[in-house]
Amino acid sequence: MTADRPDADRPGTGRPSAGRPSAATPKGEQRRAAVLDAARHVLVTSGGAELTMRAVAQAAGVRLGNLQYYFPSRTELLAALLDSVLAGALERIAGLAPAPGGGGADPGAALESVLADHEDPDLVRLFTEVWAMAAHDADAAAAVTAFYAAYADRVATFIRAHAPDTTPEEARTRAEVFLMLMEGAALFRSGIAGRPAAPTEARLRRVLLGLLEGRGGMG
Amino acid sequence: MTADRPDADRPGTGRPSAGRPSAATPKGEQRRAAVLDAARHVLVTSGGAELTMRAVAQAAGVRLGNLQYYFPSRTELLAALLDSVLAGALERIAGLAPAPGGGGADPGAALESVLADHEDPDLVRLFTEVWAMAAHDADAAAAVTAFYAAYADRVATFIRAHAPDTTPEEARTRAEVFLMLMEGAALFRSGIAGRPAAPTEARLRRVLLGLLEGRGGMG
DNA sequence: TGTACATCAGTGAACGCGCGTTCACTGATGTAC
DNA sequence: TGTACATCAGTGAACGCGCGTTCACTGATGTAC
Repeated sequence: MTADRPDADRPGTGRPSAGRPSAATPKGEQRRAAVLDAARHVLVTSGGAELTMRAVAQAAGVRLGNLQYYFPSRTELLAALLDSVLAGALERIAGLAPAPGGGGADPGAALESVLADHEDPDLVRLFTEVWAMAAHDADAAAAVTAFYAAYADRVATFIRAHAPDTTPEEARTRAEVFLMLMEGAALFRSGIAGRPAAPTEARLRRVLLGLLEGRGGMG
Repeated sequence: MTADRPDADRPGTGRPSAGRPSAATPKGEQRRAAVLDAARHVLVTSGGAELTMRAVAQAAGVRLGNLQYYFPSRTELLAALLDSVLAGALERIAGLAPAPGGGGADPGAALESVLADHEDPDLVRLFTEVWAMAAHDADAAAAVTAFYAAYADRVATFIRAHAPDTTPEEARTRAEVFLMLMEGAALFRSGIAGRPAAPTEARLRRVLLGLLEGRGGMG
């Protein structure tokens, strides 16, 4: 611990929610984000076991010592990476947000947008790592739980925007089952655990749409 | 490589499906299974990063050198562990098998049995690791894909046993969506990614039963 | 505009440690005659 | 039943390597006066 880098001033030291620190400098902020991007890339292509400080430094084009200026320990890097992944995923489901005009967007179109996202193998690979992290680390589990709660909120809000007479409780339970099916489907549609045929894709859409719109219709 | 242990005779060398090797001896066979149990325990409680040869040896009450008699490399241990986990999981869904008398068992009861299994946090933790392995390793992905194909087969068979006029294609697609929802639900019901409230549990059952029985009824 | 100084960003070497793996060896168990 | 021998199971020490982390240091950038 040198006098130049007191703990309290280091970027990224504010652990909980690992959000941007005090942002020392635009350049530093940018580098920090670039390092997290590189870490995500390593995680997706090589897996958690090979997510080493050295591998991340090399992928980011940064020296090991410099990497540790931004993330003093591997634990902190992982926590920040998790937060950044979850924040990115939340942004990505913006297609589910109610339209600015107040009315709900077309459920079919919204569903297609979210489904398209969930079949990206890189993203699903990332999430298998996130789930594994959550399964063994309480902090990670809390972050993941918060993420899915926010996700469910958006879906529930979408449901009620489209059908205003739906009770909040009903919307919430439909949203949660929708999420379960979404996450399970991602595992298969990404090719990681098989690859569903076209009829299965069609039925999946019917069930998901049924959950969004409150119709029956398992067909 | 000593003359005493030629590759071809080593237990566990027959990689694909890593099923029992030639079974040198009952005792050896038993030890091998005990080692895999210990490895599973380490994986569940500590995660993949801490699944080291030394940790497994200690958990199994075996010396490092002896562990390597059974599993010469960590890679082989992991492959055998994966196979053993998947084989165990297939046995566990036996409740979905058609009753010996020919007729299908009660879908509600079968569903409850499978659901009870899928909320065991240890089992789900195990599967998050399995998914992560499949996401980064082609051999593992093949094993996992085969596992889910067999799982879907059983569900489809169950569906047709209960409703014989269902076409094979329809049973298959219903089974696959059933699986997707099951696996996604496991993530939440085990407490790893949140914890669904009672109304969500009820709706989940309705949707799953609907898929098994071919009713509509998202309620 | 110039100077002084604090902070930010980056460098490079070294550390101790746990890892997977190799290896020569010993003891236990089974089998053939 | 006894002996010889091959195979199975288990031991213990050592190896080289990559890991996270520590640390003293240098250069770049911003800020106060």
